[in-house]
Amino acid sequence: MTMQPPPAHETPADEAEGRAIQDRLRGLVVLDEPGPAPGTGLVTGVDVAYDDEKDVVVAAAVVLDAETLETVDEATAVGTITFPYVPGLLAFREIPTVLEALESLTVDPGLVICDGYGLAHPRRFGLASHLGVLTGLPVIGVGKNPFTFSYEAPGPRRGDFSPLLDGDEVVGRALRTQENTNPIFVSVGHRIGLDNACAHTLRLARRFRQPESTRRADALCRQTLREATA
DNA sequence: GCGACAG
DNA sequence: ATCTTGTCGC
Repeated sequence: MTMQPPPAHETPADEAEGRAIQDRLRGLVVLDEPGPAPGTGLVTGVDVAYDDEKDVVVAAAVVLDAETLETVDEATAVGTITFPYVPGLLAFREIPTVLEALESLTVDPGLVICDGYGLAHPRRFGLASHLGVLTGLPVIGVGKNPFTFSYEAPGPRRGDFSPLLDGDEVVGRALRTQENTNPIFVSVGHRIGLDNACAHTLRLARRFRQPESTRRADALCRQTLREATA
């Protein structure tokens, strides 16, 4: 068996090229691995903050022990905005700086959890899938709203879930992480199954709606943006 | 043609 | 995403 080196990131010249790149890379997504067992190893939250006025983008990666949820490493990267926000093309805006942050870590990231979606995407190749293909790491996507997809409200208890649907096709899950709180939306990115992706997400969201990994990465990139922009 | 649209 | 601290309410 031959392992192909991961493709390098390319910034498209326009939206049409961006969609073409996604259609091409989509074939490299691996969906038949169960992924790391929940509660073991390391999990890395990734998030990005912007200052559109100054064209600055900051990415943060925070590594947690999956069992204790203690932070074991963190890194940030400051870059320049190279692509506008276009629904469906979010990855091109975030990935260059996110890759830099991940490469600055001193440990293997393990399972990566990012804002946004993986399979739940108009071309089935959202940020989480894209990041997975470029790094070779298992990645899951966790979003705060259903994007263009539909769902029925999951049951009221923590851990209840319902399918996230594009027509008849299941592209992810609406997962309730806290009672009396809106669900979050989990989809598979690369090298992990949906059951495991939800199990990891639930463990990481013991106390709040969003996974602890995302909350820490969010706080870190925001703080770094304030400092970089001041 | 119009509106909706992850972050 | 971002403007933005404490505050109202379940």
